[in-house]
Amino acid sequence: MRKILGHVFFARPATVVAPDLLGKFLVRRTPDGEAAHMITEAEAYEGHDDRASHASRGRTARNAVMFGPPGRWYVYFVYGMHEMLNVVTGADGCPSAVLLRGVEGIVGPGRLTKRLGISRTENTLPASKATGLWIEDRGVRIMMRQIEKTPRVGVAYAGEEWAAKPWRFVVKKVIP
DNA sequence: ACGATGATGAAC
DNA sequence: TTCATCATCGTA
Repeated sequence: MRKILGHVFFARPATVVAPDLLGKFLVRRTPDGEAAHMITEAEAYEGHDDRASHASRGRTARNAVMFGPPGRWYVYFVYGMHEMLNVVTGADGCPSAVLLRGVEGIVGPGRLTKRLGISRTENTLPASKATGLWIEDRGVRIMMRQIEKTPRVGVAYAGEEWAAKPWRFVVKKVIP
């Protein structure tokens, strides 16, 4: 079972898409070949009300893709050295996105993009096979009870209410 | 605990 | 045009 995720999957609220992305595979194709990585950690950033979201301060050159159709990549540069990979979610015009924070064997959003060779070059491109970066359902099912929900990382500036939202989703470690 | 390192956005 | 800040990471 191998299905490339498209518009229908991403055209839902970020808080719904984020946990649903756990167990899906981020697939990267480069001249060196193709590699699939199971997503293990994701964070939701909702529309303009979410003070932790880049979209909360309105549309700018950087976040413009968030205001467009779902299923496109939003890649931005932060702290002078890290590229962050997000996928745009929700209806066209409703700015929201999911930050991919980790895959199997790679923990941390900055490490993820570095290891897969992802940069702002991918910003605004659709998540599809044609762009060399897409997401597949390969039949792995993650139960709700396997998902840990925590507040998002590094968003204290957003204020108590928004910083506390349990919108970070992580696949729990399986105890052997 | 802290410095790296540069784009971003808001203030001036 | 300046300046504080930043959805982080590696080294200590």
